[in-house]
Amino acid sequence: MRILLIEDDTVLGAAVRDQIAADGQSVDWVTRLDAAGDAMRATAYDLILLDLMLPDGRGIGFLKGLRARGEVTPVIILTALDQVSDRIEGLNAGADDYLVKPFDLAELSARIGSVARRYSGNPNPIVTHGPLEIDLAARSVQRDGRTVLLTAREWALFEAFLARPGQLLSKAQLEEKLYAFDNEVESNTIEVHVSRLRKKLGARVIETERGLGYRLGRA
Amino acid sequence: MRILLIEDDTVLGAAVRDQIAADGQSVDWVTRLDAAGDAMRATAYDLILLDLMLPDGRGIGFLKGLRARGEVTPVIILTALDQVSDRIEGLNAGADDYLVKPFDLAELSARIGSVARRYSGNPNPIVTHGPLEIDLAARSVQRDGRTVLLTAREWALFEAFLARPGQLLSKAQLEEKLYAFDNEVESNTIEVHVSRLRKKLGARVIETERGLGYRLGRA
DNA sequence: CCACCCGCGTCAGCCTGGTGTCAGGCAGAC
DNA sequence: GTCTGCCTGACACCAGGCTGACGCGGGTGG
Repeated sequence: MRILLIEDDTVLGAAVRDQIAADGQSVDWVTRLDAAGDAMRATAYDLILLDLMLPDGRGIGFLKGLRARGEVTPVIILTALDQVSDRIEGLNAGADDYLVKPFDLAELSARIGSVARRYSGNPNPIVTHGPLEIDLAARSVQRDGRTVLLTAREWALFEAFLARPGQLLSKAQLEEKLYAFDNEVESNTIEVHVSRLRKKLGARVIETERGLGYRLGRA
Repeated sequence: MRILLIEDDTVLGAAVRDQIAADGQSVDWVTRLDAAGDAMRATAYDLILLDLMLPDGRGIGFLKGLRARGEVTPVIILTALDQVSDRIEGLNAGADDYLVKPFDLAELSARIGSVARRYSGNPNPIVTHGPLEIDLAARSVQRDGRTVLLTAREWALFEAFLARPGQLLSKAQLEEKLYAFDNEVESNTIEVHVSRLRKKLGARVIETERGLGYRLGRA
């Protein structure tokens, strides 16, 4: 996903850029509206992060201009706390979301994910479960906006839970699901994989029902 | 649908509660944030109605805390007309909607319906028995809407009663059901488990028939 | 062809919570 | 009252679950 960051504060800008990069997205960072215009002519962005106070004009006008030209690229506004009217005006002008400075970078990731999902061409269906966002088709899981890499076994196990959310699954059922007929297994493998899944996805994702089995926890 | 109402104004709170009840939903009403936290730990709510000014803190912080923990339960904020910045901050903190006081109760119903519709899934068949809602497939029991956790033995016992509602079951029969053949038991185990079940599900669920046994009480 | 890494199954030791047992108290039957 | 059966708080034990560690094996890169 290509993101255009328009922000003149160098400290904040760098932080945002690094955060997005860490999330595995690519960012172009400009500090002026005219540079933003140039960048947009050169590249089709999937998302724009827009500061409202910039050296060469107010972001609101820029946003209005975009929308007037029929540009639908989602825009998230970055504003200072006291600019209440700006935020309202921003939403009216066609922004998709806003973040109040100072904001948590994890929250930024989440918003980006959420806005992007709403607009991406034909998105894979995403299942969200608490802090997790699961793309079944792509076999990928995000936790707090960060991609978590699951191994084959871990994914198979997780999938079994997702297929029946909230339902109790015995270890026997799970083994059956993971080891079709052939190579049986005779140890606490399931326990171990559950443990590894919890480590990656968070302890609360899978609940233990003593003597009965496991279940996907409530979101 | 289970709704948690967090509102310290007793007049408004009662009105909202009655309105929701009239819509056929169930409500838990608390007046403080710490009580809200307790309630949420005990029950999985489908929707939260949150007042922003409360005796033990501001609702915004509470909401932010929820979202930070990855809690996705939809939240509708209730605010006074003049607290514009609160509303914005609320949406920013992850609220799904807001209502300005004083609001029309019919509008409240409408908003609840709309938010609920967005989040509804497809649940398992539920057996209700008095204040209890039993999801046999998921092995879960709700009492007055609160999820009750049963241990393996407790569930087995309860299941025995559910299989023959209203029928008298002697302790011998129950023991047989709980301890297949092997490891017999020679104390008042059944009595103890019945006692534990009553504690969790309510005293009236299981009736004692002196000298004969137990039976599932009338709803 | 070797060196390395990574996924996975196995094991062992620790820890937790469910369970059986008991004792003292309560309540119903007569 | 007395007797009997039931209730329930307390407690200790241990099956069951958790998890760090290890080694095998297959895959990858040099």
